[in-house]
Amino acid sequence: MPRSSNNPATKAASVTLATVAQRAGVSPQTVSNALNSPELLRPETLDRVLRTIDEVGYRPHRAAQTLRTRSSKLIGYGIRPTAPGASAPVMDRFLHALSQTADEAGYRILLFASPSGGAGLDGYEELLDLHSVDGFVLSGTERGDQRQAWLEKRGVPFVAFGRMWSGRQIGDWVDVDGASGTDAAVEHLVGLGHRRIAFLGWPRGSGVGDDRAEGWQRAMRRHGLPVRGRRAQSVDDIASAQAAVGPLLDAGATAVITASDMLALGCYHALRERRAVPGTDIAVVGFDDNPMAALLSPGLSTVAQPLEAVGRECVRLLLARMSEAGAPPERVLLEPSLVLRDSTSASDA
Amino acid sequence: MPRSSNNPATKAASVTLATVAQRAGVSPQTVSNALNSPELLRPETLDRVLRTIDEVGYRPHRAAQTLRTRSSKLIGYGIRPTAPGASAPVMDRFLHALSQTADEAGYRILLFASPSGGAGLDGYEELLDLHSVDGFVLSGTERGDQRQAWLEKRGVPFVAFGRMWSGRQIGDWVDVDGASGTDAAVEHLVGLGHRRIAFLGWPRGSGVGDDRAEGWQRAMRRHGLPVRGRRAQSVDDIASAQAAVGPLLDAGATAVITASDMLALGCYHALRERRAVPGTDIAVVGFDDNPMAALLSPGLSTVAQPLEAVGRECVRLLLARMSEAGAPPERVLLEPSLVLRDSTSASDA
DNA sequence: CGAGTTCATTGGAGCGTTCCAAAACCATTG
DNA sequence: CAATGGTTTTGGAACGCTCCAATGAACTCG
Repeated sequence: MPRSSNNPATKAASVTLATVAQRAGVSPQTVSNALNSPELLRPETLDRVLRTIDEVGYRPHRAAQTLRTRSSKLIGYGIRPTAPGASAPVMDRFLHALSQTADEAGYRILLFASPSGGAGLDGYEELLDLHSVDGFVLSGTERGDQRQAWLEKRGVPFVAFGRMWSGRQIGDWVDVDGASGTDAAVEHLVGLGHRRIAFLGWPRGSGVGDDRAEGWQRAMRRHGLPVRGRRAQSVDDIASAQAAVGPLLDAGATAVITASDMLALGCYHALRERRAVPGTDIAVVGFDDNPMAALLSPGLSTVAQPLEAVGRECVRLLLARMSEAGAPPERVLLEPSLVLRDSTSASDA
Repeated sequence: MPRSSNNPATKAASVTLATVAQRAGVSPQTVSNALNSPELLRPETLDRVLRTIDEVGYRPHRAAQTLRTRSSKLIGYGIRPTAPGASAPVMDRFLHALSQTADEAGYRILLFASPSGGAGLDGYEELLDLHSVDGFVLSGTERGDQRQAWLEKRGVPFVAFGRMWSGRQIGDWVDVDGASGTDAAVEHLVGLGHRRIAFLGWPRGSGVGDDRAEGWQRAMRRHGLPVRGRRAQSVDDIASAQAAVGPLLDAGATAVITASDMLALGCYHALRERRAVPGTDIAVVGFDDNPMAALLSPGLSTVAQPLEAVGRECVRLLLARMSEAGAPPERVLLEPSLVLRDSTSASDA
């Protein structure tokens, strides 16, 4: 039976429960039940009511529902100015995935502008009071992030994209296992015969960056490969990466794994500068699968985050938390995937 | 006088108008007036009520306001998967600016996932019915976009980031004058002494791409410079751009203006391939100011869109439209700015 | 000094929904 | 056939706010 009609027929000023009720010859309450507790109605009545709903194109008015039930079916998300190191394409895809999954579960994402600094808790409070959002999704968690503790204290459901990098673990989160990504990159390179595999990371101290370094290190150790002199760091900037990777190349590295595609691009430049070809002479692996990575030549092999899955899991955990506040926290660590392109292919030329 | 308190004092279960009214010794209606029509109150009363509001940390409940006033103070925005050609960083910054300006005007952005295809009008209808959004912001307008006509027909206020590229002009829009950007790029290059200035664009037919080409062409004509044989096209992909720019270089171009930073990156590769240095040997100008542009070496000169201003104007036009539905449509074309980096500096080495 | 006028404040209703408790219906049964 | 118990339906109130019309207070003027 068709539940959503395409010809909203008369669709006059406003179709309310009462409209439907009258037309179907039942009470407004019954119409409400037809939608919220269909098992209460006699099948025959249910059918008639649903048909009428369809005919007149009735849609429940969310504001009224919110007022009555104290639940807005809204999820708050504080959008921050793109932080250095956090790539816009990643956030963009995440937000789309999040919005999509939320939609499918009958929820919507309500944006608010959040200052870049960790602070800006006011925004969260305001959304809570004014719009009675049912929960929040955080992203870009940092060391010393105060948001989780603040939300927990108020008993507000939330889920973070990004684990807690410091202090006591609070609440649910979904994250991508960066260490596993760089580990896999090492594995792949070792399989190709590389032994002198270097890592170009961000300055120590950022949770995300250290995690990615960690995977490289453990995989190297596992294979009995030395890491000393094979690691360098740079801010997320091409020129600076280009400079930082120099010593690694001088030390004879045959492959470089980086903490971001930007850093990888810096390696490309350094290689070109030395008349070397990425992929053919030196293998390079980036991180994040920036759209640019596919477009480079040779294409940049990189570690891709499963952002659709992250979005999906965020919604799933949040819904679970909202339905059972006391449940033990759930933490999901998703596997990134290694996208292989020409920057890691042993040239056959 | 402090209007927003930081210590919400008792902030019990829920603070309503009635709570405040009782505590201030006035009627609920008076409290409402204090916020919505303060000029109706005696200054003395107003003061007392506002103070009480502050003390108890009262915040009006939006759902109740929405229900009563039929205005949600919500602006809908259909977020699409990043389209090819449209850069994620651009959309990201735009969305942030939009959200911020909306916040300041007391509005919020409500996201919904919209399919990439032009269709997906259902999403708009649903947001309208369910959440009674007050208006929409569109972005990524294309040739033959149906959204504007659809919204106009229903009398729903909207504003588009992106002009109408085909058909009758409908509604308000804000856009960036791409032609003016490439025109300015030509001007700058001519000032540096360049005469053989080429353009690498996208395949004809996309509104945005053709617009950017147009500016180059008209500036060239204005300076009496030939355009024949100085134009090539490529999809937004580095390798393909690299190939497409070849003939232009062969034909002796000393500078290349491109429709996007990706295409410019393709030029960089082509130049490296020929042992030429961007900036020193051949000038390159990109478009969009992708974060990557600043990080390249040499830094890529590029045309930057004033996204904060776009966001601000979108909100301004939308608010105007909402307050006066019948006003003549307003269309704002903003000037992009040329960001100069080393890819256009006559080398002094 | 009472009637008219303006200004400030209030009471009641209603927005569309769901909660709660009570009512109607229907078939069994003692 | 009245009483019982279960299923299905209903009426009224309430969520928090703002609209509207009406009241009360203060002030002006013949």
